[in-house]
Amino acid sequence: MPELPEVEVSRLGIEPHVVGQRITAVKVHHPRLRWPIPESVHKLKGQVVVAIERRAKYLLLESAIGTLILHLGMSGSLRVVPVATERGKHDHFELVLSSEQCLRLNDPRRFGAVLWQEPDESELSLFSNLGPEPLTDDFSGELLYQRSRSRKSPVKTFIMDNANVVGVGNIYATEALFAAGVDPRRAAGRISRARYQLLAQHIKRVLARAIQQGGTSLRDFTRADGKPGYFKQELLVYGRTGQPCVNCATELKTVQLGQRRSVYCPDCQR
DNA sequence: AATGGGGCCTGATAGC
DNA sequence: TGCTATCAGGCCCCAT
Repeated sequence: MPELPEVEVSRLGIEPHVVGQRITAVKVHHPRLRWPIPESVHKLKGQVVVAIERRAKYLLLESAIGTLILHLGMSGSLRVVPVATERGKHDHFELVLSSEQCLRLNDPRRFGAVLWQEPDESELSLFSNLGPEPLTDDFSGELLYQRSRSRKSPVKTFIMDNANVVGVGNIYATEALFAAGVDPRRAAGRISRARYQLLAQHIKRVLARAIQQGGTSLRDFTRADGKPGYFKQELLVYGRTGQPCVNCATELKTVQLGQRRSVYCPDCQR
């Protein structure tokens, strides 16, 4: 589910309910996510959440004594609900707040993660190889151009690699490549500077627009209040194999790149 | 160093 | 209706 926009929408959704609250209980219902949930997360009990940040697709709940790290994997979502609310089938982790509400992590496939970082701990290895945030000035077409020289993998695989730019998953990579008119199969190293500038621009635009629309809800994703995001209605190619291109009416095709399927217009994307 | 594939999981859907 | 196969938004790790 969650690519950068969905994670950011989650952050914005839970922030007003969680920041400033004291954690009155930490409940681990199913400790086996992508990695086992460490015992150290219980340190949060009694602490106040001072901020919620996002780095790539990780959410960082900061307290005076350390940071709780959340990742939503493929199927995770966060809800803020009254403590009395009955637990859902895949609610694996929760923080009970002094407001009598609680923050619950639901994740059917359990590809997500809950981790802990001490304040003085050196950066987690998870974060050490992350590229720039796409919505900041650290990310640019020039950077993509520089990093891609002599790379043979397809440009779609290249922009989905977190070392080059974070947060761009299958949906938004597919959409941005279409918007920029770039064939997803092309070797990353054989694309011009000008086209990377266009591509970077569209990556930024698509992500920002998706955040504005509350993210893309395919199956699992809902916002903190349980409502779906509306960006799905603006997807121009993702999930539309066999349908006509919105620009030229050519039939959209699918190709497998890496382990991911990619929809593209054979006419508009070159 | 770069690249490709496997694996972690459950659930929805398609096809028989 | 019920079975099986296929696919799904992420990302680490290993072999080549």
